[in-house]
Amino acid sequence: MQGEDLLPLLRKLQSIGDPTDAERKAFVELRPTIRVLDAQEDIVREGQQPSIVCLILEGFACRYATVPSGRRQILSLHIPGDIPDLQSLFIKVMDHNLATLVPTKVALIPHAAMRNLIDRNHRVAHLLWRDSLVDAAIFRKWIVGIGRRSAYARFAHLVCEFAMRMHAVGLMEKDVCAMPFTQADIADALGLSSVHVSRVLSRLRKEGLFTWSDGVLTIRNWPRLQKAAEFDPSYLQLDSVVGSDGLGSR
Amino acid sequence: MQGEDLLPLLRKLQSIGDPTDAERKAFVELRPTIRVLDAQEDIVREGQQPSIVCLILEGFACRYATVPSGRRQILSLHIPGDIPDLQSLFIKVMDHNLATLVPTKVALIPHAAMRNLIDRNHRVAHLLWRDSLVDAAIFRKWIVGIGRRSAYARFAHLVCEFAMRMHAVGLMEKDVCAMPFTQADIADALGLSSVHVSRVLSRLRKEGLFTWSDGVLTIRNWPRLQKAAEFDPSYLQLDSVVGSDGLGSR
DNA sequence: CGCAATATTGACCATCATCAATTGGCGTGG
DNA sequence: CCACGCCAATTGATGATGGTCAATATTGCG
Repeated sequence: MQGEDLLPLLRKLQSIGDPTDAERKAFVELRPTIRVLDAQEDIVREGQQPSIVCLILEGFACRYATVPSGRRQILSLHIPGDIPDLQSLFIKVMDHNLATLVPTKVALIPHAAMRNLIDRNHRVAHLLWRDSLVDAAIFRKWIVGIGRRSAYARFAHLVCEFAMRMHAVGLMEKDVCAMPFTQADIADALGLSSVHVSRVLSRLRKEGLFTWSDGVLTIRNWPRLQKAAEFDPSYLQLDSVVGSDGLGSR
Repeated sequence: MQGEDLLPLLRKLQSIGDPTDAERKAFVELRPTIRVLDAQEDIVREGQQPSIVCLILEGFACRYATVPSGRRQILSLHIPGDIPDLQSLFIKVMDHNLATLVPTKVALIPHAAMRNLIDRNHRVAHLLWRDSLVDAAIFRKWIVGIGRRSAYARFAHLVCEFAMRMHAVGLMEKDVCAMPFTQADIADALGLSSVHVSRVLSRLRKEGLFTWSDGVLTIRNWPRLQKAAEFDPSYLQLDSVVGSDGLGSR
């Protein structure tokens, strides 16, 4: 694993807690297997009992489930620095799927190595526990959005959340970042149809809140977008990374 | 705290992991403050920074959030044995509210005592971490339900989940348990209007899947209910408690 | 007995889903 | 180089699910 691969993870750890150099080093020394996966590739499937966890280095993944009618619900979007299946350390059987959305570079870390790390170092354990609690906080916001917000606000909220998280791991330049998903992906994340996503998107575009084409997201009017989304970023627990420059300061 | 107060918690610990007697005892010895709260009383509010966690001994609580339009979304229902705000140990500012639904007896445990317990005893820490991961698994199922299931299946799913959890902590007798909520509560949990809940309920009743009146839930036809709900209980991680008698065996 | 909260029912309407046709971009192979 | 096919996105037409409003039980409770 190259040093630069870990930048997002290290930035994320920084945002979660305040790791010491030794703790940072412990992650670097996990010496995982590096893999580059295709787009739309399942990493772990519902019902499986993985013996590794997956750290995203480059690219994007999602967790999703399908219902008997065949419809898909995306549960979360994952960006570099995330460990989307950390829960598999304590919950043996997967209750959902993890898949790439685009070609993605991952680090595969054996459960044994993670357990070792956790058992040795309480602070790291608490850092990871805290990470899984932020993960749960994001789930809660999605429930609120899908349950009680209009398609319009829901979409805007997803964009705000995504942009903030990308910013936190250093993957946002000014108001621009990668967001290489299809409208069908977004639809499955928001509990909508792809047709409706297209319509709502055209409205958001018309109103100049953001643009999104060719997989590139550009925030055009952060204050108005945030307002449309009813977005309050505090649940992401990113205080330590949102400094005087980025999105948070507007 | 009387011995019998802790029965649901102990049963729940049993379901989460496999605590030793010493670990059980550690919980009993936390010596928390006992309080009996009214119905509809907020225990912690969004934005607050609690210094205690709340263990439910008797009664029911929920976590909820409201959106600017005034609509409420219930994020989770909590039954005896649950510690709904365990996350406040690691995430200082509440991103949602915790409230009772009926008169409820709680044990309030200082963060310091919990931290102490966690730091002393890794296995207990892992038990609680695991509990928070099951909590997240429940959130995921709710996202799938609200996003991709019909009102009918969603309601049925909630009933299945509730019944299984009540069963796991010993609060179900045969096919009967308390479920003292209003239809408006259920509506806010399912992301529906209370009017629609009333309609869907009458259909479920007509079809003989379950009855629910005067706060008492009676499962009438578990196999058909489970099918209508598209319910697979594995995500609740209750294997160890669902023996040859209860719901799981039908 | 009467009030308040909850539940039910009907009428109407909005949001969003579904179906279908069309467009545009892009890679591939003739 | 262009034709073809594929996929994503767009747009229109229609319809279903579920929301809102309002009137009417029903229940519990002081």
